[in-house]
Amino acid sequence: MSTPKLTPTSYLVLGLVAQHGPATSYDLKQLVQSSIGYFWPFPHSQLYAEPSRLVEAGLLGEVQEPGGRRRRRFSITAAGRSEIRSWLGQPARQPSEIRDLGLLQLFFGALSDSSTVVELARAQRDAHLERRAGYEALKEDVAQVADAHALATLELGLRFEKLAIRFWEGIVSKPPGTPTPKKRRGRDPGRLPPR
Amino acid sequence: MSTPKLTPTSYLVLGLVAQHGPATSYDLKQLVQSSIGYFWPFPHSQLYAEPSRLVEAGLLGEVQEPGGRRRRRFSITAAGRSEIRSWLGQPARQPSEIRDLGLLQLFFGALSDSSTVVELARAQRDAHLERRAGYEALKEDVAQVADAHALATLELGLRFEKLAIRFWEGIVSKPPGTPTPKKRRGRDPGRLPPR
DNA sequence: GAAATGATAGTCTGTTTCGGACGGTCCATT
DNA sequence: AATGGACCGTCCGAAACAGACTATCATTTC
Repeated sequence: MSTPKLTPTSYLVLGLVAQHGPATSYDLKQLVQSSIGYFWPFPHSQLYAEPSRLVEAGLLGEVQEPGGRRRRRFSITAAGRSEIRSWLGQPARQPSEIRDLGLLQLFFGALSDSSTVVELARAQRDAHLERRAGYEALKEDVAQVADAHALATLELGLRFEKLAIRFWEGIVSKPPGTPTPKKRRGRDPGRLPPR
Repeated sequence: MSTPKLTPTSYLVLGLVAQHGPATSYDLKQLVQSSIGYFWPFPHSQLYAEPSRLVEAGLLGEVQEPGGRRRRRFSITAAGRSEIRSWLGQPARQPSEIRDLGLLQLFFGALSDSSTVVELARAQRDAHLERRAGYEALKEDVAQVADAHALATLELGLRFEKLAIRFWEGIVSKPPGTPTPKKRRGRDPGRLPPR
């Protein structure tokens, strides 16, 4: 029962089982894939490994079916429910992480030329457009079914995509390093941008 | 010279060395901490381990000082420069990841009561307010020094923080599960919200 | 009703990542 | 030259990770 520090994955599993009711690892995998997994990917191998640890810790119960696939179905225990509620009562301190390869590429934009950066920006913009469309479809689909909190997280995702689209669009139209077009009254006598 | 698949960390190191000039792992650590590391934390142990691999692959050169701390100073090779430029020319496909514990907690909001969710939202809002302030200070500080691309990434971070602040503020004022106050023309004769 | 097929479900393993403990080195002060 | 604190680097156990692999089940085909 001495709980050996729980990870985000632990709380994910605990929470899903608490919320959804008894579930197999495969169920968890499905649940994750269609919700939080959009922002924060949890590899399925973890969703098979983690419940074992939680059973060990007394936070989940386990019933294995005797034949066939020998599925293990996990359910929350009183200790488990108490653990997750306690966690929910202590707002996380860690700052958000945004892991975005495109952003990393932009960061090094000075190493390539401005046309490459524009190409990157277009590609990113398009990718985020697609993603936004996906989220919007999802939102329509599940608006009736999913619970309000899941919808709220989706809403953040959606807003992020919109932000990203605007951001990259901005890069397309004015790549970093381009001189800021100050509002000017007079005429600029044909000075070309450097580089 | 057969390049064994490079990771984001590889490109980070490659890019930093290419951009900044010859650098020790400690330098890299500092550079990361004051820029991209705000969104995407790279543990310092990686910044010591990764350059060795890149030297192995012929993408970095290495000069170790003989005495004292025996610092190893890494510099980009022609192959390294070519590698990173080629990477920059191929816009990343992977979608952004947003890893946010607060968001995970919100996702499970249904497991606690609405006052706990509001508490969470306030805490998150405040955390993001702090972060925004930090970014804004940073922006002022380095606007002259840093290159335009680094500034652009900072700008995205800043916009994200603003988004997050608005989002969590919204949760505070209307926690998920609260009935939507539809815009209505007529007068509602004193019906109280359910719950 | 056996075989083939494809979707479903779970296990396993070799790497890599991660966080942080630990131990040196250097510098300023006394 | 001793002390203390900042600077710098290595190391290690634990966890995360990707993905190959195996097994089960449902459906179609002959």
